[in-house]
Amino acid sequence: MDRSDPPSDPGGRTGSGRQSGSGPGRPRERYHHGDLRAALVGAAEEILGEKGVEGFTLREAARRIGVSPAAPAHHFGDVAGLLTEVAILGFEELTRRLEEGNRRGGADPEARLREQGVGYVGFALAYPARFQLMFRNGRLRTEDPRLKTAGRAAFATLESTIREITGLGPDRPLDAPGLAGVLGAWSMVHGFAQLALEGEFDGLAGEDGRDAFLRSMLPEVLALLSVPAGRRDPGGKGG
Amino acid sequence: MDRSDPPSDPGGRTGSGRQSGSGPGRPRERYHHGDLRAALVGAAEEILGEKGVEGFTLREAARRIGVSPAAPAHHFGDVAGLLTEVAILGFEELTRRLEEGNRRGGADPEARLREQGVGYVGFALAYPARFQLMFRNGRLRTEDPRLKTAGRAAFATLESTIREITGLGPDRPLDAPGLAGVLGAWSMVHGFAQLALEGEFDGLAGEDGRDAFLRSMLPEVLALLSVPAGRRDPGGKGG
DNA sequence: GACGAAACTGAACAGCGTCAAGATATCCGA
DNA sequence: TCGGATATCTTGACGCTGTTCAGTTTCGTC
Repeated sequence: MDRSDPPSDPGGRTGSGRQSGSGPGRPRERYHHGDLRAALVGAAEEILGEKGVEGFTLREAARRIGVSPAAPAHHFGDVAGLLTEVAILGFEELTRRLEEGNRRGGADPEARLREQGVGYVGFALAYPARFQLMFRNGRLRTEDPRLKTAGRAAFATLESTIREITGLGPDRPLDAPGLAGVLGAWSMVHGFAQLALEGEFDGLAGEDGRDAFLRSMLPEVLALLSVPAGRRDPGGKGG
Repeated sequence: MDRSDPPSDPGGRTGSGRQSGSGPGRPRERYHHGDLRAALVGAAEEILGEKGVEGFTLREAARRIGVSPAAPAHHFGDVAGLLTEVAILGFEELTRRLEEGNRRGGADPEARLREQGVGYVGFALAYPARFQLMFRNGRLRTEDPRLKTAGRAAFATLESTIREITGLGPDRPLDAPGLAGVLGAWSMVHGFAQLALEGEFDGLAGEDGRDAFLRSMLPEVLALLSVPAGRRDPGGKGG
């Protein structure tokens, strides 16, 4: 049902305008696609959404755009190159959601941290395969500088909030408690997202459906994380 | 360099004893392997250890034992069948480590929970690919009853400790706080393990090496998890 | 309008998982 | 001790995959 159009071209081919690709999925009309790079990324995201990370193939991405299986190599080198591009976009979206959570959290840094957690898991549930891809380094070019930058940006959003909570300034290097705070918060939300996406919580959900269960459970889980506050409140709890 | 022996058999073939396979890696000498099933599992674990989950192929497993690529099908059906077997053994080992941590923790249930976390991450670091395989349901037969049982056993170990901490009996159904406790603890250790294995913490490690960093960081991270204790100690901390 | 560069094709290759049919060993009853 | 039933493994093939390479088509620019 996907093979809608045979390669024959019934008089199309305008040849003047640059109305090249109007979204992935439509077979090609011209020899030069016009924006194959973007179209491939779109097709990849589409396939990931339908079939998951394991189900993605480079050839199918090319097929959906109506392009030869060798075409992607010119833009991405190999399959890892294309997937890395998708992962970069994913990290950018993730960072956006974290910052959004940061705003939602208001003045209290601990509330901001929790809302970042909601943003993190929200992203994972909204784009499951993309999220899993982002942390499946076996299929990515981990040395890609853009990927590194995008990943670090997400990390930095979390880190700055931890710095506020622990009373560490924005400049001093992360000390052990600060590091533990970042790693702990990250681990918790990441593990929650990962386990949820793999269906490990499925047996526990009630009648309201999986997503309702997860969204109701998440705040309770996040509440278990207690990053010790720095000495803004003299005489506060010490340990 | 693996094709050490051509199919010709220079007078071997004892024919009486059952000294079949002495570990994976040695090419086959007889038409019937003797214990192909176990040998395949061994080879699979070997390959997983060397090349990770993405690098595993069924044909290579067969090749290492000196058996045709179609042979595994008779014992496991398909590749997911073999990997499921490996995952089952992984869950059993994981459960063992959790119970071991439980013993290490002594009388205090919170200490037992922490030690289970150490066991969980310890298993992941000891068998990285096996651990990742166990939670990569795209490559497993998730409906396999033995896999389900093995997974539930690990979960149950964690759950019983949470029941103790929250003061819930061993029989009553998990209430919301208990559920949050299980999910939170699981999420945290799982996320930590997963992120560590994917190398996401690599930039943060000091000079002592990755493993030393992780093992020193883990207790600090686990300390951030505070599952509210049930009312065993009247007047105790409320939150 | 010609020409260099960029984009894309077509055919090929080795490797993959899996299937059907045939070969071989083991088991078990006569 | 033999012989057939049965479990085990092989052979050969299929369609799929990612990738390479030589060739074709188009674009951009003189």
